[in-house]
Amino acid sequence: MLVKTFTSVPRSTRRYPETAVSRKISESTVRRLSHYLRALERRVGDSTTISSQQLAREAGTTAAQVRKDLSSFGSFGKRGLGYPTQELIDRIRDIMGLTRPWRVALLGAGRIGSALYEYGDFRARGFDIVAIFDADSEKVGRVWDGVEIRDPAAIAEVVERERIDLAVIAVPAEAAQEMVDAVVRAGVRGVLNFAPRRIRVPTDVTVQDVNMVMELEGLAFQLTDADLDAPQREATGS
Amino acid sequence: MLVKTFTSVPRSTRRYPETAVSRKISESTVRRLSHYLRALERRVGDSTTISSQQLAREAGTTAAQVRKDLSSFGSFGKRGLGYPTQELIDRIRDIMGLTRPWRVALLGAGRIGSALYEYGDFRARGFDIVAIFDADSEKVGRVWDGVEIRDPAAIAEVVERERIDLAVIAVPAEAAQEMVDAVVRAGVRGVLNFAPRRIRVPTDVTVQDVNMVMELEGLAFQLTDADLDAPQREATGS
DNA sequence: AGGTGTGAACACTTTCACAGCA
DNA sequence: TGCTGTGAAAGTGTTCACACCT
Repeated sequence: MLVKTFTSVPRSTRRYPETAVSRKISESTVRRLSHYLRALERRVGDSTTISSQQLAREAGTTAAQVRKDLSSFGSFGKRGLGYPTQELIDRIRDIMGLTRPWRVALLGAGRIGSALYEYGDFRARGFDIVAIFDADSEKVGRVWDGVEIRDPAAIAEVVERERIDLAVIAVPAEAAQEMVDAVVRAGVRGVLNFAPRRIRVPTDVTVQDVNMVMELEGLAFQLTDADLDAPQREATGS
Repeated sequence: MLVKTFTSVPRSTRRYPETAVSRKISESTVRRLSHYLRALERRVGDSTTISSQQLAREAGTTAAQVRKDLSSFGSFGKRGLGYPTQELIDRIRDIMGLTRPWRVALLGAGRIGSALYEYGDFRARGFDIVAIFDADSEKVGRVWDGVEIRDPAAIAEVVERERIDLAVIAVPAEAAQEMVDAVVRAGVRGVLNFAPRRIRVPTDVTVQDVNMVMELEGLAFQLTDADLDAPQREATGS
């Protein structure tokens, strides 16, 4: 059992009272775990172990950081050798809850929605879009690759029947809050929000925002008045 | 003139030697500035001033945070009243470099690329996609809304001619590094990367990653073993 | 009152450096 | 020797609390 603590802006916090392994995994660690996982998967087979040094290079961080991150959920690296690759993969998948597929509902079958739906990587990584909703009656009833687009009025029923875990919000900003309210009422506790609006949810629901304009603005800021020097840097965000 | 300091993972850092107002603006502050800007724009006209309290509520943070953020670039709020709305908008736009349009090249005219291109919000917010590249010879030569899809071989020439500031990478992971190398060689110093790969760039180039699978994995992590309690929370990420 | 600006306290996160195991 | 695991130090970001203006 693990403690999951997210910090910064308005982020989540959890406490696990009395449990065997009680530790903290910060949000930044979780993001890095995703990177580690992808780096490890790319090199599985190449070698049976991997050192913090190598993993750091492939994931874009430092060796000390890798060790700290991995030690936060109990250590099993072998001194002098490194970490057993496959075991590490399994362990990370386990920690992150990626050992079972997640059932996802897509809200909004417009440009972003359809791009997301066609973007095969979700499925490949265990996130199955098994329901689609759109308020446009022109679209309702169409079938995308076996999944019928439904009217948002059916959210309660479909979310329950399809045992939806997560919702992806790809509707216009004005409709986002309303759609989130509906899926949350229906029991969804994780939301990936593409609408450029902060969304309010009860404390037991997690919202993850993806805001592409904000990322571009971050770049604009960086490049503005960017004179002279510029020390270490490699990749930002993600 | 402002100091721009980005921390955490591998992030950028800048120093401005001798300037009038020499301060630091952290990455988290910049992200919040984007939120403030949107919140302010939504309510311009409603009222000539806005308090840190109100702005915090609309942007999803705390009043103290808002005051700290705004004070980091010189203060001009009026005690007892709040901040002058329009002036604050102008000031933030100025700080972030949003007073002029940014010229963007899109690399990859596939699913994600086309969704991004059609996604009007970029243009509306001052990011104009004025060049498109794709390695698929089937696509090269087609014209999207006035912009011709070019072969990546033309990157050097087009980036210079079109005075491209930023590149959006929407190609498959394997091709990402190569495309980034090409635009960086051509002079681009800001990259928004949608490919699920860490990209290496020289220290004077900024990369911002958008990785949707990673966001979903963050949700999966949050929801796994999410028992019992769950204190304050509202929105995550972004 | 109402609300800003800000040092000081607090809370994290990252980096260092080194003991200790294979 | 090589590399992990981890306290301790350094560095950042957030929250508090209050002086001070209008």
